[in-house]
Amino acid sequence: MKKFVRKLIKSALNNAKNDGDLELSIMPEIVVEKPKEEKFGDFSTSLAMGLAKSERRKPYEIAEILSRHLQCNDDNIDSVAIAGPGFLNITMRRSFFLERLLKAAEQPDRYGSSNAGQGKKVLLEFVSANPTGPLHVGHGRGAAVGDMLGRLLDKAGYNVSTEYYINDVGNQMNTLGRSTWARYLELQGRENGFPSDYYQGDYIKDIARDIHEQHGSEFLHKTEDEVLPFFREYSLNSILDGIKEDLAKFGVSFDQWFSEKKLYDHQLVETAVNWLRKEKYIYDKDGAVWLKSSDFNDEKDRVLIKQSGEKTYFCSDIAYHKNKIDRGFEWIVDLWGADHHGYVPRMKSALQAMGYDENVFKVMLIQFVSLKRDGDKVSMSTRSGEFETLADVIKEVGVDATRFFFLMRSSDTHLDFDLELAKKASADNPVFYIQYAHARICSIFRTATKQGIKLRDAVDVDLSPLKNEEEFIMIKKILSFTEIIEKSAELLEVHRVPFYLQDLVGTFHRYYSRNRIVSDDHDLSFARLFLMNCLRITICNGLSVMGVSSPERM
RNA sequence: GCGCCCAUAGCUCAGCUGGAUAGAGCGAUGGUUUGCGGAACCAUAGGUCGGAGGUUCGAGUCCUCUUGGGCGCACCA
Repeated sequence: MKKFVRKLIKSALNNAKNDGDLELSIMPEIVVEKPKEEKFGDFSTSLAMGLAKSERRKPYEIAEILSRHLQCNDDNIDSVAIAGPGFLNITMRRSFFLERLLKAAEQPDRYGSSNAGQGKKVLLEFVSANPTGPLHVGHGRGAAVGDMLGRLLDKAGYNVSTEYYINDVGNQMNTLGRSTWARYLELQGRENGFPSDYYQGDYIKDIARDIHEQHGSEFLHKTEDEVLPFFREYSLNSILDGIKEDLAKFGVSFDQWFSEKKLYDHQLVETAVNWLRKEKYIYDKDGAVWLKSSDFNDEKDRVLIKQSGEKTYFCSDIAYHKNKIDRGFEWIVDLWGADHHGYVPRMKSALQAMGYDENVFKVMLIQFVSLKRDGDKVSMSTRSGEFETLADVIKEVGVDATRFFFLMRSSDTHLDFDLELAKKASADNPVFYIQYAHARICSIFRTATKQGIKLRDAVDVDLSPLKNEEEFIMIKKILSFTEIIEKSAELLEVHRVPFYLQDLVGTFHRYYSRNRIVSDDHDLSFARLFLMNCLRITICNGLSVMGVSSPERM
């Protein structure tokens, strides 16, 4: 819609230029907004104020010129008014909106979709939790946000691929194997004291029990070195299966699961290091190998290969991100926990060293979640074993409410997740407010069907009986859905959609309480039913991009 | 010490990248149905946008300083 209005203004500008009314040595960027108040019209622009300086004229005069050119420009425009210091307020004819509403229902599933992203290849990496323990609530937020971004980018016309990076290499894997081994020995009656730097959680005991059941005392008389590979692999696979299961329950799936170990197996880490060395971004010092990241944006140089000869996590991560670009992705988006923010400049400088434009790489930092139960905060740490798992929270409050709560807040602010509130099936829980609207509309359709009034197709329906001001407020909101999706995708801001839906649904509930949809006036009923169907489609598609269901009954 | 994020109504948060009189939900108070779902609707109260400067036609939004909170500053991952 705004795109259409932008075009109108642009041609008005061109006409003004051709007629010599305005100089316009440089064409300004045209910003179209929706005025705060309905009485100001349907669209507005502050263009005249912006032009005042370069044209050396009063904003009001410029607004008058533009207004004149706009009005004779297009018959979709009803009127143009000048307000305040030079706002241009444009009111469209009602037919403008009704025509667009008819199109909205043509392909219900596709409503809200667009090609704004122009098929740009995006790689979205998220969760990527270390496979050393089950997912906790913090990972859940990343999962919900990442999954929604994937759906959002897809709907907005990007070519998006989602990926989970498995850190299945390094010391942590050995610690994991040793932890399980120690628990296994305990089951065999050999209590040697469980080291405090091992993984403490009960899930380690569960894995040890599985091994014990399957293999009995087979490993009892072997040395740790002998059994470690087995315990490591077994624990890793077991935990990874659990993570996949939790994510599946949460409605989150990935296009690829990318193993760090495979990077090493395919010599990709070596290749990346050699390349950097050849380009002289690497030097040796104190028996270690360093990247000159301080030549770029990092505050200091970083170690790639330790004195021990082991490669750092950073080292393989460079190879991983190089690989992402090599796979042809034009936009690489990583979702990281906010505690990793110090790592961002490091990664960026590595990519710059490799000659990539820093804008291809975008890190979204997801702030922490504090879980509140009865007013008390629940702490979370995998190592200590004290945490609330994602699986537990889903079980307690359900997938829909959990996802909604994670998505309704801007990702860069801390989130207080109130378990008691999320569980409530009542008015103070926004997810039910929206779902209730959907169920209510479905109920209207059931009533209509009983009375023999069927929903008509766009070609058969006459929308002219829609005259109510409230109806047009709702129609305009429905029609702005695509723009919300596009904006939300472009800025990677998921919370815009739930806010939009709450607002949309609010106008519906208000409208519903004052107006009858199905009545003796059949023409009006057909028109209103059509509107209700467009509304239902919008709610349903909005919820679906969040991964939240749209129940027909509640 | 250095860096990143946050601060808006009693609470939880929006605020369309600088626009018009700063908005929702919850909570509080008072109301609404002999008709499609009362999980709804309506009304009232509640604010020096943490503070101080600056940029300009115009600042919650941008810049500088400052206060308070969260998180980072590894040859860990």
